[in-house]
Amino acid sequence: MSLFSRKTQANQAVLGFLQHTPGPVTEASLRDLLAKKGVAVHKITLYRQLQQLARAGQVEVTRFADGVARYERVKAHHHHVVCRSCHRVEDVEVGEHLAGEERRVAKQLKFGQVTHALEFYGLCPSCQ
Amino acid sequence: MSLFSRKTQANQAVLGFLQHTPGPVTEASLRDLLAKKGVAVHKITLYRQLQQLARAGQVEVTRFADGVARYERVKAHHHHVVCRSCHRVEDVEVGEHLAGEERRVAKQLKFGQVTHALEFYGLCPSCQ
DNA sequence: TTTAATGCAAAGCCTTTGCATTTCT
DNA sequence: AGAAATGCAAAGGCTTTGCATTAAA
Repeated sequence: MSLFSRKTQANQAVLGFLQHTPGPVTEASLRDLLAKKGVAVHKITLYRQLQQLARAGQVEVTRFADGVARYERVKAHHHHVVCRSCHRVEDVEVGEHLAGEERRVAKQLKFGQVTHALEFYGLCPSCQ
Repeated sequence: MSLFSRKTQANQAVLGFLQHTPGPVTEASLRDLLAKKGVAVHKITLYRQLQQLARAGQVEVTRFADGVARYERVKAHHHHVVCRSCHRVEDVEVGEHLAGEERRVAKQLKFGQVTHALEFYGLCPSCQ
């Protein structure tokens, strides 16, 4: 894999599309969504684009309990709510800041460069 | 799969062993650890035991960024620190309480039965 | 033209399933 | 005996890789 990206159809489409998704999406759903917009991207090409974007720091990869990778454009630190039933994922703004806890963890367990991930789980409106 | 568990060698060994692990373990490492103790459990048997224990609510399944399932006996609500390099996982006690945030999320996004998962990521002592 | 991106087939890894056999109760 | 647990082989789902081909720079 190379160090820079060419502005190919896939590359542009993926980044452009992730710009407008409200939360992390799987490769499958992203490809579906692109297809509906008339952009046919091959599954493997998509994986490679996402991988590359992730490596370039433009996209972040997360996994929830179902073990499927989800991709999201990098933005300000934030959190998610995941539906326990349909696995829908939404972004959520949380006022809490855990910087203090991070420092405590670092000090106490001698871990370096500590960051955190906070996820909420529940039942979305249509699943309850 | 049945509704209750028989006290087989595997069942006892798995639960007994998880009692003493300091954090969630993968199927592979658990099997390794068991083997070192002289308990040979078949890979598939182990998966089934863990699945059953999870269903029975005695074991909890989590996945971090690497997408591999990790199993841990159910205990009081707590959190983890995951090493970004070697993926070692340790339990961590956090003073914070996110109950208020859970309520806010529930109200704001109309999600029901909201819980949370908080993970810390960093570099463990041997990886920094 | 030089190097990256793509498509296809195939492989890899983790996890689950079907089925016959063994082992608890 | 009856029901659950086990072992093996095989399948499944998601993701990655090898290689020849196409397209961007």
